[in-house]
Amino acid sequence: MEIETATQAFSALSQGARLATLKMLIKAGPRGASAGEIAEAMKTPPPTMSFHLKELERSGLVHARKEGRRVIYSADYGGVRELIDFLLADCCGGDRRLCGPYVVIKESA
Amino acid sequence: MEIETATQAFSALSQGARLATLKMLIKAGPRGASAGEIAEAMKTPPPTMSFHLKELERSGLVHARKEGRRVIYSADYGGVRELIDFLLADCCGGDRRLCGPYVVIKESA
DNA sequence: TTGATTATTCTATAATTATAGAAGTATGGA
DNA sequence: TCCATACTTCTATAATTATAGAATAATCAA
Repeated sequence: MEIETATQAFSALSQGARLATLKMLIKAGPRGASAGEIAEAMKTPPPTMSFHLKELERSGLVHARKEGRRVIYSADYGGVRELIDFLLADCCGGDRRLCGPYVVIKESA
Repeated sequence: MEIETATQAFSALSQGARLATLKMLIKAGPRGASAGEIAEAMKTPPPTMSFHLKELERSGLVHARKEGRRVIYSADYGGVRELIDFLLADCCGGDRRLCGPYVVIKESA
């Protein structure tokens, strides 16, 4: 993962509403939630939430799909995992003081 | 980890110079590096670097100690690990789609 | 003590990000 | 075709963050 991609993702998570949104969407699973549901859950006006959702999407952490007249957002598991991988591998370089409690099982290619 | 602590840490990592600094300090190990060495390595003027280092320290990702007239910064392994834990546990809730490739070995209490 | 070194704080300015009302764009139903 | 719904984009403003020179503080060495 490029360092610029990583900073962009961290930037997306540096805001309470966005971090809470990602958490909510991970809990929601692949079914996701509509922009309106999210805005209501976050007690945030639609235009503000739309801004935040776009930020999360731009960072590759969530995915948007259109269903009728609503836009359904769901967590982008690949993107989130890439970020975790970046922290554990690229950034921390597999340092045992950091990765010690985690065992990385390489998936068969 | 409080959500506010997490957003603060993500904010610290949302800036290229700071993310690169943390990476450098993790590589450097417990010996760390002085503010001047870091500023030079990052090709950043001392006041700007000082600002960034303070930000990293405030977020609990690095630690500062004074040695003579220089200030030595080193990675705060505990802080970094807490952030990784937050992503894997608090945020992702141990979701297998995210944590799948990692096995968390609980340390004996 | 004087001067050089190392780093931080002060300050001002530039740049970016957040907020949310108003306006605009689909979509679906009566 | 109209109207309501569901969002997004436009726009303006507020708030925060980044940058770096100038000034200041602390340490060491001659």
